[in-house]
Amino acid sequence: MYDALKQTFDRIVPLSDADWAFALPLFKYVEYKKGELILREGEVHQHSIFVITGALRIYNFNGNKESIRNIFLENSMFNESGSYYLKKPSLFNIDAIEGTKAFIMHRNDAEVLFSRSVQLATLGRRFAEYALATVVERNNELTSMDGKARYLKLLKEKPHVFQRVPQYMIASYLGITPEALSRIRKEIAG
Amino acid sequence: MYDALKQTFDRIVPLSDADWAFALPLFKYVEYKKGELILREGEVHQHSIFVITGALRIYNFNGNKESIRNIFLENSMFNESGSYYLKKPSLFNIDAIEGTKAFIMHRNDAEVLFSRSVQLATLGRRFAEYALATVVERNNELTSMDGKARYLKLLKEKPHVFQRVPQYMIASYLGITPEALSRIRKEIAG
DNA sequence: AAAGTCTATTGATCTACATCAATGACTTAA
DNA sequence: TTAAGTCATTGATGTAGATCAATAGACTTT
Repeated sequence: MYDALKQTFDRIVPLSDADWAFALPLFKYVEYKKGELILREGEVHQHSIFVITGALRIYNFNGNKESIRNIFLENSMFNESGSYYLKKPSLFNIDAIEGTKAFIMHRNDAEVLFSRSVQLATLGRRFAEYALATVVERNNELTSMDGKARYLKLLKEKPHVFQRVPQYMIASYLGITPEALSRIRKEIAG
Repeated sequence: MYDALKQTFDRIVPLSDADWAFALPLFKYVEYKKGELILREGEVHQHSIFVITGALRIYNFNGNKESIRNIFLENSMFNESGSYYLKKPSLFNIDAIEGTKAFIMHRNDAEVLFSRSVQLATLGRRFAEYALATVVERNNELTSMDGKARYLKLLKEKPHVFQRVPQYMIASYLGITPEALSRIRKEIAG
């Protein structure tokens, strides 16, 4: 049950058996139904989420339109950083695109965990560093590439997403409307 | 000489005298002339930079136009995250908007430092977490607010930047052209 | 003070993409 | 089998902001 979690973590920082024995009980196994709301805008996000199987998304509303900031499939770990780390009200909602199995860890437990050893502290640091690098890159894409280029990049780098997620959500993730994405696809196809 | 650095760090995680004694020699004092290039696109960024006084910017080119991603004034610590943490070629340039005094620390020294104690590891983690939260918020601004709203937010939250940085750089930071910013200002002024 | 270089402003035009509206294909419910 | 949703597509139109071009003030350099 913990295999995927262990593999993902060990790829970042190998942990001792003692550290693992300490860490595992701090995770709570949860299941989310398709469409289930996990975090509501305005709440403080208290848990990091590790997706075992399924798909979650984080999004907010521009006016009455959903704007999807990110999509997380299996073996990814995330939280609403601004809220989770700074204890501020969340700017985003999180819900389940598919039925999802996950481990979650409360922020307080994570702090205890990351204070236990240098290895564990480094694990926590690596997570934040990796997430930071990822967000900066995505930021750069959104500001320096047009819709078509962003679509092609996603198609190249994460083609599997297209099998799992409806097109209007992909459009939203790309920062364009479903109509615009449809036209981009038409243009490329022929 | 180390006062500003110590104060900034202690605000995040208080360190023991022993940890400070270990940390301080790892910083190197440097000065940058106005306009001096500190990191060139394509290089791997090897140092975190703590700005003592002055102003640095990180930017890249869209076509032949500079696009400023961030501006760092005194008492801020940063690096080109994607390059520094993942050892990839930098997508950005860094240079000095003003004559600048700074401490820099090589990535390898930072790794040694953050492996020395749980306190120091936590300091490293907090830096990444804080930077992450900041980048996500900025990302949200750039995608959910229009130019005028972004201008007003900057004016409200960092008015001092307007005393230090020319308007065309602020426009670039806001993700719009100098012409567009000029029109926004005219509209607001009445 | 003259000359050259930046910077901000203003006007005219252009464009990627949004918005609004209609249609057809698929899916689910009764 | 029909009815009611979803979802992707296509067309017509609107708009924030880009681009191009010109001007004028402010700073340097000599």
